[in-house]
Amino acid sequence: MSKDKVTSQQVADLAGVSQSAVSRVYTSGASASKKTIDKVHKAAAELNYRPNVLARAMVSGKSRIIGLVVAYLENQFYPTAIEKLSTQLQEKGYHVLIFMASKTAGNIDSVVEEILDYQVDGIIAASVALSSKLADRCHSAGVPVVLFNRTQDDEALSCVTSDNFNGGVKAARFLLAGGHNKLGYIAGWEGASTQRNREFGFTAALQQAGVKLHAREVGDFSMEQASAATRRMFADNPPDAVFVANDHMALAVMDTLRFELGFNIPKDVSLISYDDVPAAAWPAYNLTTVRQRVNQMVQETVRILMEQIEGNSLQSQRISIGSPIILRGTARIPKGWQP
Amino acid sequence: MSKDKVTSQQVADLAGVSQSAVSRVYTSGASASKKTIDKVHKAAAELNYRPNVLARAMVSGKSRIIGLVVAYLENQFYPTAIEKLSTQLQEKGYHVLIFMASKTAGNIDSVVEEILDYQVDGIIAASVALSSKLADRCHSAGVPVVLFNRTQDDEALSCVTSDNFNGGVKAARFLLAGGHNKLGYIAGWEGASTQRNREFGFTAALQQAGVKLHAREVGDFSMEQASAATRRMFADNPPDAVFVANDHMALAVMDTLRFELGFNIPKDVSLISYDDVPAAAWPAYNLTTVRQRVNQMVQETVRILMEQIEGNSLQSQRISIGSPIILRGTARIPKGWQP
DNA sequence: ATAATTTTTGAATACGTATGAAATTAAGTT
DNA sequence: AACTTAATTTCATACGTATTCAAAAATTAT
Repeated sequence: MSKDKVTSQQVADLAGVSQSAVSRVYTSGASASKKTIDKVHKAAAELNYRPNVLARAMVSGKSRIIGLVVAYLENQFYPTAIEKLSTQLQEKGYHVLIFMASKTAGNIDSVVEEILDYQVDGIIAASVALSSKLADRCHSAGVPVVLFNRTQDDEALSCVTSDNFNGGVKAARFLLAGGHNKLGYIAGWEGASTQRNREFGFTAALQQAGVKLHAREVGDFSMEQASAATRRMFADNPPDAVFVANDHMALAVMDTLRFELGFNIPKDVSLISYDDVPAAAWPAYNLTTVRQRVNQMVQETVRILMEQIEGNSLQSQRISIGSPIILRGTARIPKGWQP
Repeated sequence: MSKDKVTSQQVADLAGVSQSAVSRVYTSGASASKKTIDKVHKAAAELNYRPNVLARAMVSGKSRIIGLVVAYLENQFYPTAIEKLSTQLQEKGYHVLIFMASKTAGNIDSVVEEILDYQVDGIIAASVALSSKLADRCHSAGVPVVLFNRTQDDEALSCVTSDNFNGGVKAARFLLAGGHNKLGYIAGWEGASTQRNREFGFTAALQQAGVKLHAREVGDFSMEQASAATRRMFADNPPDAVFVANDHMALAVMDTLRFELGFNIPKDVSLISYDDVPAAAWPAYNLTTVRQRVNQMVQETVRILMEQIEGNSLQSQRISIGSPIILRGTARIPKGWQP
């Protein structure tokens, strides 16, 4: 435990210049002569010097840290997103400080407070909602917030989602065009805007077609609950097609239908869901689903954050990204279907 | 963009005490009278004051940040581990700064340098190797490093793994006891210690039993490569049982065998792999596998870090955790099998 | 060659907190 | 009441860097 801690002062001494000269060499947009730059680089290399990000953050007010709140990583959608978010932010010189939030809402507030303690330059809230008190707090602290895969009424908060309403509409039209008429819906956690909007879209399209929803159960975005929901839904007068609010649940629904209840998919029942996580493409599932374009969602999220951080404007933006149906094997494909 | 930035000085002014008094109230193990504590708390609440972690880190030398390097999150094992790591560290007042490392080795060095720039209190390297230069650097900076799910010759580095060698042994004995005699092995990335030790254990047990390895292919811990490896292995004179170096690949192996090559598992071929990721338990796979006890691995990792950070000793520890076989449906179960 | 201008440099200061030493207050003893 | 001891508080300083301002050096213009 030797605690090196090479400082700019030590480099300055060795290079025979002032501490501020060293600082200038490592600060973009500062002036320094070629000669001092060389001297400093040489001394720095010799001492293994690297600027202390925290000290830099203190004086500049910019930590280059982005706080990321996320509730659970079991659903493959989130690890995928985190990987991409982290990579893209890294390319821009930022890093991600992770905060796991339990489902309980009260917890989230304290988590966000902790995030602010770290003087983060921005916050990404993935699949969690912020209390308006906390949103205000972030706003008054000048810390931009982007909701990822969630929306909220608060107009001050930016958010990036797929077009969940239209995705729901597409799912409904697709199943209807396939000749199904006993349509079921397995809902996610009803507090989630994504869940609500997918359902709104789905039911709106049914209504427009004059078809009544045949069955509805709640799966709460969990595999266990989704299995239970499936058992209830298929116990009696089962639907001939089901829209499941996300892939994560749909995997459990499929397993329950096939291995527990003995249904054949898609012969007995068609299935479509939402997200297009990697597992949806695995042959064992081969799940027909509405894709969330993660890459684009991440890109927009990072763009908004950068604009707000570097542009110093907290003007909120609400982005909704189109979500195409990915045709696979769990739902009957309507004749001559053109997406 | 109003930039609040409430400081301890402002709280002190409002409460009618000195800045150091405020600091003492928020520093555990410091003395303050009940009266001042109350005054400070009241003023702090009024101003929404919270201590600046970065400033605190500057002077105390402790950032309460743990750097986590991870290469890919596609393999479910890692998100699971990250979630648990993050949660446990959070409970101890630490937070995780994530660094995604590309597969290229050179990249990892620069990533670790970046981590050190943030004055982290410790580093967890999940599934990546450190150059000895960087390991030295961390050591001389007094920053403890724990390798998670990897080992390395460098005795100065702590590491936490499952007992991969014995896991490989168990897998071999299990398949042999099942009456198989044409055993195949699908390897992971050959640079990984986990891969090597699992294979060593497997082949050692075969040798002991006087059985020759029937086939071997490399899947590099990737699903695509594992599928390709499967095709090669089963093109001609296929094995009757296969040990796959991890679950992530095994899922692809199963899909390829079943849906592309038309094999029945476990009738035509038995399969066992390693990790016990959530997907292994999904009915569609129901994969027989050697479990890595993630909870214990995480617990040990956190324990080692805390001991080294708080105890100020960089004495390295090498932990290996027993890994039991989880009996499921992809491998013939030997009669009267007792693990 | 001198003046005017630009570029580079160093000294000093600020960021927000923790902490050792000194000063003050409170409590306990005789 | 006078003195000793303990507890609390404040002052001053340090952490490692960026940045302003004025001074110095280098460059260009006249």
